[in-house]
Amino acid sequence: MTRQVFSTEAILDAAREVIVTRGARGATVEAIARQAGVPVGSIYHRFSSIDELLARVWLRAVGRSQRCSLEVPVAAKRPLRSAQAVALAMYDHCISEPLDALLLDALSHAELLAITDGELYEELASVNAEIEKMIARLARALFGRADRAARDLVVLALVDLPHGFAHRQLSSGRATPARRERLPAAVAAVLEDG
Amino acid sequence: MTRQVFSTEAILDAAREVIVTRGARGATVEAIARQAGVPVGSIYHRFSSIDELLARVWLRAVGRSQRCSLEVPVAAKRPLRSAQAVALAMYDHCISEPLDALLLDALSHAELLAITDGELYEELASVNAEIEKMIARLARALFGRADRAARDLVVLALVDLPHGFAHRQLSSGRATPARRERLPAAVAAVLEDG
DNA sequence: CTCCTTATAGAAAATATCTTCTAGAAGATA
DNA sequence: TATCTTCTAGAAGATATTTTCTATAAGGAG
Repeated sequence: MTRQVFSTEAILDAAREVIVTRGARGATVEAIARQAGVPVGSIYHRFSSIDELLARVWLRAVGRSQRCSLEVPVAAKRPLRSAQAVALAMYDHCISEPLDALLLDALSHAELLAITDGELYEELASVNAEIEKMIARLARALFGRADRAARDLVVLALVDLPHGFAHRQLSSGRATPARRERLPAAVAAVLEDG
Repeated sequence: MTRQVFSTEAILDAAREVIVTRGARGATVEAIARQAGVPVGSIYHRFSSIDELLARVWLRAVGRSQRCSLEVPVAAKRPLRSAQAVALAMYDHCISEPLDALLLDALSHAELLAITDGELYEELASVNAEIEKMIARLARALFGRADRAARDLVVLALVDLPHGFAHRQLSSGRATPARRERLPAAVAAVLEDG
């Protein structure tokens, strides 16, 4: 076999770049191939369809994002502190991987589920399984319960808030320290006296 | 002339529905025509291209969203209270017009600017002019200055936060009162002691 | 009534996009 | 070396999508 001259990662990077700059509608295999400097045939050698390619680049971004949250130690004794640390880690991840963060905003989970089936559908459907355990654990530590309402507030604080804080800075290209500084207080506002 | 049997609004509604449910990639004129129960010819009678249609439906959503903010009275004496009121109005607007809110997440301003030109481009480019005045006024009242950093925090509190609070509830379909209750505190966390 | 304008209606043409296919190159294996 | 497999390469074919075009209908103006 000839060694791969184009890595799969490079193709995913190119797809991400195209999606982020031209939007989901502009993400054609030709545009992606040109961005990557790869012939179209080589893309189909790695991915069975454009839909699979889109799902794969999304899954890669979600996986990294979740891993960064799961790496933060969560102490049940100080749940608010832990939640703030996780939120900051998530925010920092968005800033350090802006293309991943923007990608997650450009393609929706529901949309991908709709164009996907088989094994890949399962993979997309179960993507949140692991992180939801941590969410439930924190909900119990913070509120003494892990029902839907409690878990929803934790998701708001740990996922929605950091992404909301980061997103505009990513699109505009400039990040200021002020937003980051205020994130812990916002997390507390969401989670305190529940 | 025969009276219009299909309103332009109905076509925009159909486009919005398709974009929100199938994503930007699924928004073909045929899909929109079928959703609206309109022949494709009639769509081209109102819009010069699919790109213009997408821009129009986005502009309609942004216009409504901004109008709801601008309707809230802003008292320079109590800037934090005013900011909280505006944020709540924005949040409530997202909940009451979920399809508009989801649409704004599905199509990005930058993406539309890229596929648009002429008069429509100008319209897209200048869409924030009016609301930015209110942002600057609030920044001055809150922080005593209206430089980029100060205005950015106001945008975070008034736009990004309410959308972040609302978004997940819109995709999942269920809204709980808990998120709304915590929004004012989160706004305060972002804007206090600046 | 007759003409004129505006709109519906959907078929047809023009593009764009996705996917498959064939040819060949390059290392691995025997 | 001969053969096998994996990959590059891009042209060709199959679909999908956008856009144009022609025919028709329906009301208003003269």
